[in-house]
Amino acid sequence: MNDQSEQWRYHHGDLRAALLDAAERSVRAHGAAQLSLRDLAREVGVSHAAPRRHFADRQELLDALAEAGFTRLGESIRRAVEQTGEGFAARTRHAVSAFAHFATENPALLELMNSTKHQGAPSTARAAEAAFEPIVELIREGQTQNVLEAGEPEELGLILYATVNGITMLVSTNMVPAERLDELTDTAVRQFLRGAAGEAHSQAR
Amino acid sequence: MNDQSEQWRYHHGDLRAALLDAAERSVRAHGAAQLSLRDLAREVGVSHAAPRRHFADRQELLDALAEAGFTRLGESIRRAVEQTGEGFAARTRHAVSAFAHFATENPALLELMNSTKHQGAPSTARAAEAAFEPIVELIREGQTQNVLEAGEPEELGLILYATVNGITMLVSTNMVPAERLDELTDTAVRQFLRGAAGEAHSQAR
DNA sequence: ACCTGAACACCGTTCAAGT
DNA sequence: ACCTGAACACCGTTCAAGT
Repeated sequence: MNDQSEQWRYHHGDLRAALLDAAERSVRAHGAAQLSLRDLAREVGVSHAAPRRHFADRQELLDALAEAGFTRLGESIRRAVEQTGEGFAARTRHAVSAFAHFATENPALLELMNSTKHQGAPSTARAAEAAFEPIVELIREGQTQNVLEAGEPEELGLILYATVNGITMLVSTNMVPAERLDELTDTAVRQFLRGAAGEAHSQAR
Repeated sequence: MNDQSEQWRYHHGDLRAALLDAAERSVRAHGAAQLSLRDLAREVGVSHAAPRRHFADRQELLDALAEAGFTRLGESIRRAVEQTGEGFAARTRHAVSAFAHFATENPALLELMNSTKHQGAPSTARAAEAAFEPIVELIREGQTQNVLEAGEPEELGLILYATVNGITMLVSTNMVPAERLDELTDTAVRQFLRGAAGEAHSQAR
């Protein structure tokens, strides 16, 4: 009993966090499809029925994992925007780069986040919205500076988000080698800024 | 024995096709994660070990399904391009629309096609390449007409492909309502054509 | 060549019972 | 409140055996 104390302290009162931690490693290593609740329980040192107290079923755990993923993604994007002060184009490039590298460094997690299944999980949907927020704010900034055309900032934000997400998928599915990630996102951002340019800039050409 | 003859005729010598057919319906209805080989065997009227003759394991069947999906997607895009003769912008809009609607009408299939797992399946990768071909040809056409800037057509094609794929994912994950699909792809195409415009057009503005 | 039936080692989920 | 252990109804995969 004494030599198990470390394991006990780890999940005592925090089995939920311990399970999420083990689940994240499992998803990273083998993908969400291979994740086994019984495996996680074993790894954490608890009976196979214990997770039930914290997650009603397998999907609920996957939803929680996706939610955490969106939260981290949003933080990563927000950090990138805040730490860049050299003008709108550079801020956009850094935000996109943060997104793209987070996605390609966590391909299985992003597959889970992009999965159809967590449609019904409201907290996951909220986390996804929150991750998207810094991008909308960035677009708004570009519109204020008249670098981007006027209009609904959400629309432009969605297109930028979709483009970057799509590019990372090309890499994660091996349709494109990882070495081309930066080249593709740079071209995409450059064209986005041109295609959505405000009057002042598109006339200055 | 006689009243089973229809079922027999259906898969006799073509169990593979019968399984793929049932699998496609199952994926469409419940997603690839829920697909069960034993279920398919039951539905087709064969023992649970019979599929083994045609698919080494579950993943091989999913790979074949993804491959068929890419083939149909490519055909759909190619048809859209060929049936439109009213200039490059319209051809691009139609190709993108065909892609977007195929994707949102078959969300579970696209999730499978975008899955990390079929990385190792060469025939699936070839089918994905083939589906991408009509888009590259379209870009080449735009460059020839100097509507698009010169350069590697594959690069522009990948960005367009990624953007549309990403937009359909926003819809399939319910981040955006399906009613906004056309609005988003139209805006995306318009901005793509502006952002990747050749000299002749960008100066004419 | 193609399929069957039993067997193996797993699953997720449920639930009475323990502390 | 939180966890256990047995039980249930499934899986995918393997393999000897049948035709």
